Amino acid sequence: MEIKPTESELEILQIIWEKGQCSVRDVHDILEKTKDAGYTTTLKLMQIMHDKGLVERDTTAKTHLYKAIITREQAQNTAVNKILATVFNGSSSQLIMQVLSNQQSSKEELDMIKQYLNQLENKQ
Amino acid sequence: MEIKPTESELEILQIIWEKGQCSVRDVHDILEKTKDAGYTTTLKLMQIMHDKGLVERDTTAKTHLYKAIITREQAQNTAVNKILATVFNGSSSQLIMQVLSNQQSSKEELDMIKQYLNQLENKQ
DNA sequence: ATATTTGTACGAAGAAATTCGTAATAGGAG
DNA sequence: CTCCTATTACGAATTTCTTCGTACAAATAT
Repeated sequence: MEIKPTESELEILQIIWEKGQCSVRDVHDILEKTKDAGYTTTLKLMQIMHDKGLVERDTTAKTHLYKAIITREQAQNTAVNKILATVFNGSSSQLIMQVLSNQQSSKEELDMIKQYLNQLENKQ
Repeated sequence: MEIKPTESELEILQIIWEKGQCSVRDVHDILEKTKDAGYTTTLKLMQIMHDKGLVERDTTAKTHLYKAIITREQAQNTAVNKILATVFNGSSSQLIMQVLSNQQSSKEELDMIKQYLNQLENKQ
């Protein structure tokens, strides 16, 4: 079974992950800040996401509440694998160095990563 | 100006980057190994990519030769930024750790990354 | 020189994703 | 109870991406 949220679906999932549980209104209010779309567009998208099994919803009250079914980790995994395959030729170290060179990370972040690397090496 | 190759366009770019310069036939022969699509489909895609300015071509000979205009680095950049925004909430260290945990990298790769990290820390 | 193969051009069908308008309904305010 | 607003449902238009068939031109083989 494939999990492949579209671009817009990911924007919405992002918000749902953040808040844990959302009405369409919640999502739309946040979405509107960065994007220009009507309320029913957001509604429709979330209904489609429900049909696809990306989210579940509680329809007890008039205002339905949506929760994510797929986890952020799953989506991250899919996304990483995709770009590894399509633009990084499968090389994860290249991907990592790209990220490091492009975003300037704080010393703390770099240390955290180094620590993680050491852990990995010890395991081997 | 936005550079945003589609999924199929990236598959083709991947091949062109690899070989430097390609005829439609070159690309299609490689594509065919992993994908099931007709020759004219590949042709059309490459023509569209030309219209979009993703590739340039030499039409001197009957068989046209295509070269990439956008670099692999640009595409990598765009791709990384996109997933940082859509699934990693902007956290590049999280992205890196995801990659590290999912692919098992060789000791050599890990060392290379560590070295790179040290370089970065020294620069700061 | 003619037939065959190999290539480009391009319109259009098909599929997937996005957007929106309209209708129906539920719940709250007066 | 009646009106107003917020919400869902849903069909349909639009847009973008993908796929392919057909026509025609160039090169090659017989």
